[in-house]
Amino acid sequence: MKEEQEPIKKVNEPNLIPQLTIDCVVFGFHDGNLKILLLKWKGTKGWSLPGSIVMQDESIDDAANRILKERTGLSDLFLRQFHTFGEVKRYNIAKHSKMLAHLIEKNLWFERAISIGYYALVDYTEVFPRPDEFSDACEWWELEELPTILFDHKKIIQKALQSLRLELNFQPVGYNLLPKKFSMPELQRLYEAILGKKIDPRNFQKKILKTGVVNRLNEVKKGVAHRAPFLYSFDCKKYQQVLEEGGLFFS
Amino acid sequence: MKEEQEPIKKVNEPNLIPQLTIDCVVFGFHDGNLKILLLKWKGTKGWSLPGSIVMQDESIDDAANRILKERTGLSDLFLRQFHTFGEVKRYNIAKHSKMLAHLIEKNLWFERAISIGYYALVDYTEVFPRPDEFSDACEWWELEELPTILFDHKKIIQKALQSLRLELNFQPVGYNLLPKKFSMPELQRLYEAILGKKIDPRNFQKKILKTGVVNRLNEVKKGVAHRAPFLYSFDCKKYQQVLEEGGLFFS
DNA sequence: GCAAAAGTGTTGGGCCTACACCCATGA
DNA sequence: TCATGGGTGTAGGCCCAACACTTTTGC
Repeated sequence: MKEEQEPIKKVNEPNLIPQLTIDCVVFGFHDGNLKILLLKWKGTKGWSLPGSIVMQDESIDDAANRILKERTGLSDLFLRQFHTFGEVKRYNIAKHSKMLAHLIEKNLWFERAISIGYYALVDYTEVFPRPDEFSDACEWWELEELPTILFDHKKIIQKALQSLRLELNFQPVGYNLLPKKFSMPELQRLYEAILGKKIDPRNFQKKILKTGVVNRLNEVKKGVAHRAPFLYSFDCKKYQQVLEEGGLFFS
Repeated sequence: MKEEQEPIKKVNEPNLIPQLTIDCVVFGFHDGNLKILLLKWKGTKGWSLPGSIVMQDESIDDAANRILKERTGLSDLFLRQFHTFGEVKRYNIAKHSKMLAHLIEKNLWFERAISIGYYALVDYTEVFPRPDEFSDACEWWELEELPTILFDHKKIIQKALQSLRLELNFQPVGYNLLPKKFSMPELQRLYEAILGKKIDPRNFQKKILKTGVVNRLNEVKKGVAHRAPFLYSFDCKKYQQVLEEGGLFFS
């Protein structure tokens, strides 16, 4: 038997659900770009999503919250389950267990794991991620310029983005990704980043204002080059209501 | 310790993934009603979704196909994963294991299981379900008139229906739920059943025809009371294309 | 002939798209 | 003063919703 195919013992921790993990795609928005949060495994050049194993005494939603807290320090995030990944071979176990041997003991690897994907939406300006004991960095990366990603996490990221696009019209994406006060161009650039295309600013503004999901404040953004934009805030109740009615549909 | 709370041993079959199950919501359409396929557990009055345990050497998509084949006899269905259910207590295990004690040995019960939900879309006229060894019936039920449902399967059905509604605009629902040849009123009633509301027939026909996803055949439906409707068939390529562009949006 | 379902067109209003210039600000 | 980005209105077309009568057929 080749070394690559050497069988790896199963984890046998009574408090863990065997072979069931959660991986989280944390989306943020800054400078007109969608970003995601990645962890760099200690002593390697490989990055991956914050993820871990589900425990016996927690729901998977609770597990997603706990795991994000443990691995990135972030809590109380807007979290949504989007897909479960259950291929038989999701990545090369021999390669990955060797690369991470100094961090994860051999008996902590599953031969196969099913991973439930969650995405989180956070206000980039209010969140201060920090790496955990397995990582030496926890940083934002632009979607267009991702580093070397381990496991099948690139695929998970793609699927998360695809889900976010579909749910943009039904989830309070703007509310969760933007600061409390934001300008119309910021909101527009968020939609552009998620949809991957340009929108006409006049038409965009009309459409948003017509639904009544935002209120214009008696303030403009300060300390900004060029003309200062007005600030807006979401009318959460109205926003929820419009989303439920499918009345904020972009394609 | 009360008998009801007696701990139940974990399944320890090496070929199974512990605590991971799949449940399938099979949708059909007949007589203007959406229906789903349920199994009646032998010797009980309880019905549930076709489901079972995932095995080590199959992907979860393969598992869903296998499970549907084993439990209902149906194969080659249009299947989509829609949600994973991972509450700690998804149902009363003591009650269910007692009710099904004559069918499922005690050591085959998990203390807790996570279930991945799939929905299937089938052509009611071409499918002949049959119960398996654990069931004495495998029958279609109208969504509005469901019998006593075991486990948390009612919740799973609700979520499946909700997902179907959302994905109606992005999945070839009509193609999979209707016979090859169908009338415009049939297609309309399908949309009405899924969306849960009436649609004006003139506006519906115009909208469908404008997209070009169906072709009118030189045939009318035979053996039908009253005026015979024209038959149509899907232009699959065009249908796919229109769905991808989001051009068949109903709300 | 009557009951039941299928088939079909028009109109008005709202929504969406396309499009260009002036304004405010910091450098 | 210049460069940069913000803010705004209009016109045309398309789409959508509302609406009712005729046709066909089986009984």
